[in-house]
Amino acid sequence: MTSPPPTDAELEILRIIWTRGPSTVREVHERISDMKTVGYTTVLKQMQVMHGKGLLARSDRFRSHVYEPVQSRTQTQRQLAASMLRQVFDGSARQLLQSALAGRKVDPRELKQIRELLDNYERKSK
Amino acid sequence: MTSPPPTDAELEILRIIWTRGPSTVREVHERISDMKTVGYTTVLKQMQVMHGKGLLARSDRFRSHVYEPVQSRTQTQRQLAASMLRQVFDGSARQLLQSALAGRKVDPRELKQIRELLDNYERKSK
DNA sequence: GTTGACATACGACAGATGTCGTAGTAATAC
DNA sequence: GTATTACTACGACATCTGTCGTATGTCAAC
Repeated sequence: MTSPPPTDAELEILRIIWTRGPSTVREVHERISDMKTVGYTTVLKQMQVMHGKGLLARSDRFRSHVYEPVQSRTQTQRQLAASMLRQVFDGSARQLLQSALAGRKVDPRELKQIRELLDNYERKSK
Repeated sequence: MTSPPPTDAELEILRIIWTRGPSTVREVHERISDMKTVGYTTVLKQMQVMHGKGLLARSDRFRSHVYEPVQSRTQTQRQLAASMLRQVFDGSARQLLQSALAGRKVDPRELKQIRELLDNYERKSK
């Protein structure tokens, strides 16, 4: 029932739609063009493929198709995090976090947020 | 200078070598065979490709080649965590952890370990 | 109603991935 | 030394990814 994991290029497109909301190919292409040079039809085709895979739904009620994710951003994030947890970190969330924090200066506010997250978990599991 | 990110099949092989230490193709194949059915030459070829990519080093001083990772497990973990953090979680370690913990019963001991990890970070950044 | 501008559909192609068969080479065991 | 076994090398193939060109459709404006 779940969609296949998105590829890297597909993630780039998803990220844009996550922040913009439902978007046309043109809109996505414009955003991507800010980053790198890529043909319009390349993005078009990618989004068509994503539609075929069940990653994107589309409405053709308008002149241009409007695409939006089938799964929520949160669902996709969980799916990818779970997969990486299993494949790379042997199920250890601590190791995953440690690797994510390694080698960058960490914002103290973010640490605080993480603590609050843990508080919630402990309260819930009480 | 860093190796390309390993594919899924390559990660499966890396995981085995991470736990076993330097290994021959046969040894890796045996481990994988516990999980699923796959030809010996498939694993052989995959490890040869990994060697070509710079993911595995090999010593042919013995009858059978012995393979070991070029990058340490920790390096690879950081590389992959950083990439996912950027591509999927917009740089937010909190969201990453939240997604990793979601939908599974969390061992209180693991929570404690994570807290200690945070303690270390706060002490260091004092 | 012809011309542009803008959309989609689709075929093609190079490179990577995962899978395996076959061929050849080296040690081992009679 | 010949047969068996255990390796490696390598070619082949289907599928997927990322990239694009070309064809075709449609709407608006003249």
